[in-house]
Amino acid sequence: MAYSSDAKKSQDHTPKSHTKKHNPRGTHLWEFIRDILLNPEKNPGLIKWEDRSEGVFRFLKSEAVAQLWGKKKNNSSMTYEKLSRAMRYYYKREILERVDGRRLVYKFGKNARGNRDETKRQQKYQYEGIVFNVYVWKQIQVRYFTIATVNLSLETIQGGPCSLEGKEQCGLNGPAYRRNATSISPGFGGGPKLLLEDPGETVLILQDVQDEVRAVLLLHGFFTSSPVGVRRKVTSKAGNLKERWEKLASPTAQHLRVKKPNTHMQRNINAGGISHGKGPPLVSRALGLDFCMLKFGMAKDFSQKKAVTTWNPGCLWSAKRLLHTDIRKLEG
DNA sequence: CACGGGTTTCCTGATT
DNA sequence: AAATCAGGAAACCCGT
Repeated sequence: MAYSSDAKKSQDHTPKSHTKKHNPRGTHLWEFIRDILLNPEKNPGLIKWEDRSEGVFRFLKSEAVAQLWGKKKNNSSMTYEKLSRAMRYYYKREILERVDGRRLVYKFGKNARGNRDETKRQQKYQYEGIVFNVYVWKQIQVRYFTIATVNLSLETIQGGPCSLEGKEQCGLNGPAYRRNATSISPGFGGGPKLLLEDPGETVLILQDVQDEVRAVLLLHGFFTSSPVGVRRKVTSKAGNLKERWEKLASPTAQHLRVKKPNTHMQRNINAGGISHGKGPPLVSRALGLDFCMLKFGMAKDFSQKKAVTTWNPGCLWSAKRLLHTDIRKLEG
Protein backbone atom coordinates (compact mmCIF):
# COMPACT_ATOMS: atom_id res chain seq x y z
CA MET A 1 0.00 0.00 0.00
CA ALA A 2 1.33 3.34 0.68
CA TYR A 3 -0.47 6.49 0.34
CA SER A 4 2.75 8.22 -0.19
CA SER A 5 0.78 11.31 -0.81
CA ASP A 6 1.97 14.26 1.07
CA ALA A 7 4.31 16.67 -0.46
CA LYS A 8 1.89 17.64 -3.14
CA LYS A 9 0.80 21.19 -3.14
CA SER A 10 1.68 24.43 -4.68
CA GLN A 11 2.63 24.37 -8.28
CA ASP A 12 4.72 27.45 -8.07
CA HIS A 13 5.79 28.85 -11.35
CA THR A 14 3.16 29.81 -13.80
CA PRO A 15 4.99 32.10 -16.14
CA LYS A 16 2.30 33.60 -18.24
CA SER A 17 2.18 32.04 -21.58
CA HIS A 18 -0.97 30.06 -21.80
CA THR A 19 0.24 26.67 -20.98
CA LYS A 20 -0.69 24.64 -23.91
CA LYS A 21 -2.74 21.61 -23.56
CA HIS A 22 -2.15 19.32 -20.73
CA ASN A 23 1.36 19.73 -19.81
CA PRO A 24 1.89 19.32 -16.13
CA ARG A 25 5.00 20.96 -14.95
CA GLY A 26 5.69 22.18 -18.39
CA THR A 27 7.37 19.12 -19.66
CA HIS A 28 6.35 15.66 -20.56
CA LEU A 29 8.50 12.73 -19.88
CA TRP A 30 9.48 12.20 -23.45
CA GLU A 31 10.41 15.85 -23.75
CA PHE A 32 12.43 15.59 -20.64
CA ILE A 33 14.29 12.65 -22.11
CA ARG A 34 14.76 14.46 -25.35
CA ASP A 35 16.20 17.45 -23.61
CA ILE A 36 18.73 15.41 -21.79
CA LEU A 37 19.82 13.91 -25.05
CA LEU A 38 20.16 17.35 -26.48
CA ASN A 39 22.15 18.87 -23.75
CA PRO A 40 25.53 17.27 -23.46
CA GLU A 41 26.27 19.61 -20.58
CA LYS A 42 23.37 18.31 -18.64
CA ASN A 43 23.84 14.77 -19.62
CA PRO A 44 26.63 13.23 -17.63
CA GLY A 45 26.37 9.91 -19.33
CA LEU A 46 22.74 9.41 -18.47
CA ILE A 47 21.31 8.66 -21.84
CA LYS A 48 23.02 8.18 -25.11
CA TRP A 49 22.07 8.18 -28.72
CA GLU A 50 22.33 4.83 -30.35
CA ASP A 51 21.36 6.20 -33.69
CA ARG A 52 20.48 9.80 -33.58
CA SER A 53 19.15 10.06 -37.08
CA GLU A 54 16.77 7.26 -36.26
CA GLY A 55 15.91 8.60 -32.88
CA VAL A 56 17.18 5.56 -31.05
CA PHE A 57 18.66 6.07 -27.65
CA ARG A 58 19.63 4.10 -24.61
CA PHE A 59 19.59 4.69 -20.93
CA LEU A 60 23.01 4.36 -19.46
CA LYS A 61 22.02 5.26 -15.94
CA SER A 62 18.38 4.41 -15.72
CA GLU A 63 17.96 5.07 -12.04
CA ALA A 64 19.82 8.33 -12.25
CA VAL A 65 17.52 9.49 -14.99
CA ALA A 66 14.56 8.42 -12.94
CA GLN A 67 15.84 10.40 -10.01
CA LEU A 68 16.26 13.41 -12.21
CA TRP A 69 12.77 12.99 -13.54
CA GLY A 70 11.46 12.61 -10.06
CA LYS A 71 13.26 15.73 -9.03
CA LYS A 72 11.62 17.63 -11.81
CA LYS A 73 8.25 16.35 -10.76
CA ASN A 74 8.99 16.84 -7.14
CA ASN A 75 8.69 13.17 -6.56
CA SER A 76 11.60 11.68 -4.75
CA SER A 77 10.26 8.19 -5.05
CA MET A 78 10.52 7.97 -8.78
CA THR A 79 12.25 4.89 -10.06
CA TYR A 80 13.19 3.58 -13.42
CA GLU A 81 10.61 0.91 -12.98
CA LYS A 82 7.90 3.52 -12.84
CA LEU A 83 9.43 5.79 -15.36
CA SER A 84 9.65 2.95 -17.81
CA ARG A 85 5.97 2.24 -17.39
CA ALA A 86 5.24 5.73 -18.52
CA MET A 87 7.61 5.19 -21.40
CA ARG A 88 5.75 2.09 -22.43
CA TYR A 89 2.54 4.00 -22.51
CA TYR A 90 4.10 6.04 -25.26
CA TYR A 91 4.13 3.12 -27.60
CA LYS A 92 0.44 3.27 -28.16
CA ARG A 93 0.56 6.95 -28.85
CA GLU A 94 3.52 6.42 -31.11
CA ILE A 95 5.64 8.89 -29.32
CA LEU A 96 8.00 6.01 -28.87
CA GLU A 97 8.47 2.96 -30.96
CA ARG A 98 9.21 -0.39 -29.59
CA VAL A 99 12.74 -1.61 -29.81
CA ASP A 100 12.68 -5.18 -28.76
CA GLY A 101 15.44 -7.27 -27.52
CA ARG A 102 17.42 -4.31 -26.46
CA ARG A 103 17.19 -3.43 -22.84
CA LEU A 104 17.02 0.23 -21.94
CA VAL A 105 16.75 1.15 -25.55
CA TYR A 106 13.92 3.24 -26.92
CA LYS A 107 13.18 5.00 -30.10
CA PHE A 108 11.29 8.17 -30.73
CA GLY A 109 8.21 7.69 -32.81
CA LYS A 110 6.50 9.87 -35.31
CA ASN A 111 4.47 11.65 -32.69
CA ALA A 112 7.46 12.83 -30.81
CA ARG A 113 7.10 16.01 -32.71
CA GLY A 114 5.00 19.10 -32.89
CA ASN A 115 1.34 19.18 -33.36
CA ARG A 116 -1.13 20.91 -35.60
CA ASP A 117 -1.62 23.82 -33.32
CA GLU A 118 1.97 24.73 -33.37
CA THR A 119 1.93 24.34 -37.06
CA LYS A 120 -0.73 26.92 -37.49
CA ARG A 121 1.02 29.34 -35.32
CA GLN A 122 4.05 28.73 -37.38
CA GLN A 123 2.33 30.02 -40.44
CA LYS A 124 2.67 33.52 -39.24
CA TYR A 125 5.59 35.28 -40.63
CA GLN A 126 6.53 38.81 -41.20
CA TYR A 127 7.67 40.51 -44.22
CA GLU A 128 9.37 43.78 -43.94
CA GLY A 129 10.86 45.37 -46.92
CA ILE A 130 13.21 42.86 -48.27
CA VAL A 131 13.75 41.28 -44.97
CA PHE A 132 12.07 38.06 -44.58
CA ASN A 133 11.80 36.80 -41.11
CA VAL A 134 10.83 33.27 -40.68
CA TYR A 135 9.23 32.23 -37.52
CA VAL A 136 11.23 29.72 -35.76
CA TRP A 137 11.20 28.21 -32.39
CA LYS A 138 12.94 29.70 -29.52
CA GLN A 139 15.50 27.61 -27.91
CA ILE A 140 15.90 25.80 -31.10
CA GLN A 141 18.91 23.69 -30.79
CA VAL A 142 20.39 23.70 -34.14
CA ARG A 143 23.65 22.04 -34.48
CA TYR A 144 24.04 22.15 -38.18
CA PHE A 145 22.07 23.50 -40.96
CA THR A 146 22.12 23.44 -44.64
CA ILE A 147 20.97 26.17 -46.83
CA ALA A 148 20.15 25.83 -50.41
CA THR A 149 18.86 28.68 -52.40
CA VAL A 150 17.06 28.04 -55.55
CA ASN A 151 16.56 30.32 -58.41
CA LEU A 152 13.62 28.88 -60.19
CA SER A 153 13.92 30.92 -63.26
CA LEU A 154 17.42 29.76 -63.81
CA GLU A 155 16.91 26.36 -62.40
CA THR A 156 19.95 26.58 -60.36
CA ILE A 157 20.63 26.04 -56.79
CA GLN A 158 23.39 26.71 -54.47
CA GLY A 159 23.92 26.21 -50.84
CA GLY A 160 25.82 24.13 -48.45
CA PRO A 161 26.25 23.13 -44.89
CA CYS A 162 27.29 25.39 -42.12
CA SER A 163 27.41 24.87 -38.45
CA LEU A 164 25.72 26.92 -35.86
CA GLU A 165 27.09 27.23 -32.46
CA GLY A 166 25.67 29.94 -30.37
CA LYS A 167 25.89 33.46 -31.56
CA GLU A 168 27.10 33.49 -35.02
CA GLN A 169 26.22 34.93 -38.25
CA CYS A 170 26.73 32.79 -41.20
CA GLY A 171 26.68 33.55 -44.81
CA LEU A 172 24.68 31.06 -46.70
CA ASN A 173 26.58 30.67 -49.80
CA GLY A 174 30.09 29.76 -49.54
CA PRO A 175 32.41 29.77 -52.48
CA ALA A 176 32.35 26.05 -52.63
CA TYR A 177 28.78 25.94 -53.65
CA ARG A 178 28.42 28.70 -56.06
CA ARG A 179 27.15 26.95 -59.07
CA ASN A 180 25.88 29.69 -61.14
CA ALA A 181 27.06 33.19 -61.19
CA THR A 182 23.61 34.44 -61.93
CA SER A 183 21.90 32.75 -59.12
CA ILE A 184 21.70 34.18 -55.70
CA SER A 185 24.49 36.36 -54.65
CA PRO A 186 27.62 35.14 -53.04
CA GLY A 187 27.46 34.59 -49.38
CA PHE A 188 29.62 37.29 -48.03
CA GLY A 189 28.38 40.71 -48.60
CA GLY A 190 24.88 41.11 -49.76
CA GLY A 191 23.58 37.65 -50.06
CA PRO A 192 21.12 35.75 -47.99
CA LYS A 193 22.17 35.25 -44.48
CA LEU A 194 21.17 33.18 -41.63
CA LEU A 195 21.63 35.13 -38.53
CA LEU A 196 21.70 33.80 -35.08
CA GLU A 197 21.59 36.66 -32.71
CA ASP A 198 20.83 34.80 -29.59
CA PRO A 199 21.64 31.27 -28.77
CA GLY A 200 17.98 30.70 -28.35
CA GLU A 201 16.78 32.44 -31.39
CA THR A 202 17.14 31.78 -34.99
CA VAL A 203 16.29 34.36 -37.50
CA LEU A 204 16.46 33.85 -41.11
CA ILE A 205 17.13 36.95 -43.03
CA LEU A 206 17.23 37.37 -46.69
CA GLN A 207 18.43 40.52 -48.18
CA ASP A 208 19.16 41.61 -51.63
CA VAL A 209 17.61 38.55 -53.00
CA GLN A 210 16.50 38.43 -56.53
CA ASP A 211 13.13 37.70 -57.88
CA GLU A 212 11.84 34.24 -58.00
CA VAL A 213 14.07 33.02 -55.40
CA ARG A 214 13.31 30.29 -53.07
CA ALA A 215 15.41 28.78 -50.48
CA VAL A 216 15.48 25.71 -48.44
CA LEU A 217 16.65 25.65 -44.95
CA LEU A 218 17.42 22.44 -43.28
CA LEU A 219 17.84 22.59 -39.60
CA HIS A 220 19.37 19.69 -37.89
CA GLY A 221 18.47 19.70 -34.33
CA PHE A 222 15.69 19.56 -31.90
CA PHE A 223 13.12 22.15 -31.25
CA THR A 224 12.54 22.41 -27.60
CA SER A 225 9.72 24.78 -27.26
CA SER A 226 6.92 26.57 -28.97
CA PRO A 227 7.47 28.72 -31.96
CA VAL A 228 7.96 32.35 -31.36
CA GLY A 229 7.92 35.06 -33.89
CA VAL A 230 10.97 37.15 -34.13
CA ARG A 231 11.87 40.22 -35.97
CA ARG A 232 15.25 41.56 -36.51
CA LYS A 233 17.00 44.20 -38.40
CA VAL A 234 19.18 43.24 -41.18
CA THR A 235 22.76 43.19 -40.27
CA SER A 236 25.22 42.66 -42.94
CA LYS A 237 28.45 41.48 -41.70
CA ALA A 238 30.39 38.98 -43.54
CA GLY A 239 31.23 36.05 -41.47
CA ASN A 240 34.23 34.13 -42.39
CA LEU A 241 32.92 30.72 -42.94
CA LYS A 242 35.25 29.61 -45.56
CA GLU A 243 37.01 27.32 -43.21
CA ARG A 244 33.83 25.99 -41.84
CA TRP A 245 32.46 25.42 -45.21
CA GLU A 246 35.41 23.50 -46.31
CA LYS A 247 35.36 21.53 -43.18
CA LEU A 248 31.74 20.67 -43.47
CA ALA A 249 31.59 20.41 -47.18
CA SER A 250 29.25 17.67 -48.07
CA PRO A 251 27.40 16.37 -51.06
CA THR A 252 24.26 17.92 -49.72
CA ALA A 253 24.22 20.86 -52.00
CA GLN A 254 24.78 18.63 -54.92
CA HIS A 255 21.89 16.51 -53.94
CA LEU A 256 19.78 19.54 -53.71
CA ARG A 257 20.52 20.67 -57.17
CA VAL A 258 17.43 21.26 -59.14
CA LYS A 259 17.18 18.78 -61.88
CA LYS A 260 13.81 19.41 -63.23
CA PRO A 261 12.95 22.50 -65.19
CA ASN A 262 10.40 24.46 -63.38
CA THR A 263 9.74 28.06 -63.82
CA HIS A 264 6.35 28.35 -62.36
CA MET A 265 6.32 29.65 -58.85
CA GLN A 266 3.31 27.68 -57.94
CA ARG A 267 4.46 24.43 -59.28
CA ASN A 268 6.26 22.01 -57.21
CA ILE A 269 9.88 21.86 -57.74
CA ASN A 270 12.05 18.94 -57.34
CA ALA A 271 15.44 19.41 -55.97
CA GLY A 272 17.50 16.35 -55.99
CA GLY A 273 14.67 14.11 -55.08
CA ILE A 274 13.13 16.33 -52.51
CA SER A 275 9.65 17.18 -53.45
CA HIS A 276 8.64 20.63 -52.52
CA GLY A 277 4.93 20.56 -52.67
CA LYS A 278 2.29 23.11 -52.16
CA GLY A 279 0.77 21.31 -49.30
CA PRO A 280 -0.62 22.97 -46.24
CA PRO A 281 1.79 25.11 -44.35
CA LEU A 282 3.64 23.08 -41.93
CA VAL A 283 6.80 23.25 -40.09
CA SER A 284 7.35 20.18 -38.15
CA ARG A 285 9.09 19.65 -35.01
CA ALA A 286 11.19 16.67 -35.53
CA LEU A 287 12.05 15.42 -32.18
CA GLY A 288 14.21 12.47 -31.99
CA LEU A 289 14.68 12.71 -35.64
CA ASP A 290 16.82 15.68 -35.84
CA PHE A 291 15.54 18.22 -38.11
CA CYS A 292 13.03 20.27 -39.76
CA MET A 293 13.05 21.58 -43.20
CA LEU A 294 11.64 24.94 -43.90
CA LYS A 295 10.89 26.01 -47.33
CA PHE A 296 10.10 29.54 -48.08
CA GLY A 297 9.95 31.82 -50.96
CA MET A 298 9.59 35.41 -51.78
CA ALA A 299 7.18 37.20 -53.96
CA LYS A 300 8.37 38.26 -57.32
CA ASP A 301 7.37 41.75 -56.61
CA PHE A 302 8.56 42.98 -53.32
CA SER A 303 6.09 45.80 -53.40
CA GLN A 304 3.45 43.25 -52.78
CA LYS A 305 4.78 42.99 -49.33
CA LYS A 306 3.81 39.45 -49.46
CA ALA A 307 5.90 36.42 -49.39
CA VAL A 308 5.09 33.24 -51.11
CA THR A 309 5.60 30.66 -48.55
CA THR A 310 5.05 27.01 -48.56
CA TRP A 311 5.91 24.48 -46.03
CA ASN A 312 5.91 20.90 -46.81
CA PRO A 313 6.15 18.21 -44.21
CA GLY A 314 7.00 15.76 -46.89
CA CYS A 315 10.27 17.51 -47.30
CA LEU A 316 11.20 16.43 -43.88
CA TRP A 317 11.67 12.85 -44.44
CA SER A 318 13.12 12.89 -47.86
CA ALA A 319 15.48 15.51 -46.68
CA LYS A 320 16.25 13.43 -43.69
CA ARG A 321 17.27 10.58 -45.86
CA LEU A 322 19.19 12.87 -48.04
CA LEU A 323 21.15 14.28 -45.22
CA HIS A 324 21.43 11.20 -43.22
CA THR A 325 25.03 10.65 -44.02
CA ASP A 326 25.88 14.24 -43.53
CA ILE A 327 24.40 14.30 -40.12
CA ARG A 328 26.30 11.25 -39.15
CA LYS A 329 29.47 12.65 -40.44
CA LEU A 330 28.97 15.84 -38.56
CA GLU A 331 27.92 14.14 -35.40
CA GLY A 332 30.96 12.03 -35.56
C1' DC B 1 -17.69 18.70 -9.19
C1' DA B 2 -16.84 15.93 -13.54
C1' DC B 3 -13.69 14.59 -16.98
C1' DG B 4 -9.63 13.52 -19.74
C1' DG B 5 -4.66 13.32 -20.48
C1' DG B 6 -0.59 12.02 -18.66
C1' DT B 7 1.53 9.87 -15.72
C1' DT B 8 2.47 7.37 -11.08
C1' DT B 9 1.91 3.14 -8.37
C1' DC B 10 1.53 -1.56 -7.97
C1' DC B 11 1.61 -5.97 -9.46
C1' DT B 12 1.90 -10.56 -11.89
C1' DG B 13 4.25 -12.90 -15.30
C1' DA B 14 7.88 -13.19 -18.85
C1' DT B 15 12.77 -12.34 -20.54
C1' DT B 16 17.46 -11.41 -20.50
C1' DA C 1 19.36 -13.66 -9.23
C1' DA C 2 18.77 -9.00 -10.47
C1' DA C 3 17.27 -5.93 -13.76
C1' DT C 4 14.05 -5.20 -17.38
C1' DC C 5 10.07 -5.57 -20.18
C1' DA C 6 4.84 -5.99 -20.65
C1' DG C 7 0.65 -4.37 -19.69
C1' DG C 8 -3.68 -4.19 -16.89
C1' DA C 9 -5.78 -1.55 -13.13
C1' DA C 10 -6.45 2.04 -10.51
C1' DA C 11 -4.94 6.18 -8.04
C1' DC C 12 -3.19 10.84 -8.71
C1' DC C 13 -2.59 15.59 -10.46
C1' DC C 14 -3.98 19.20 -12.87
C1' DG C 15 -6.13 22.07 -16.29
C1' DT C 16 -10.60 22.98 -18.46
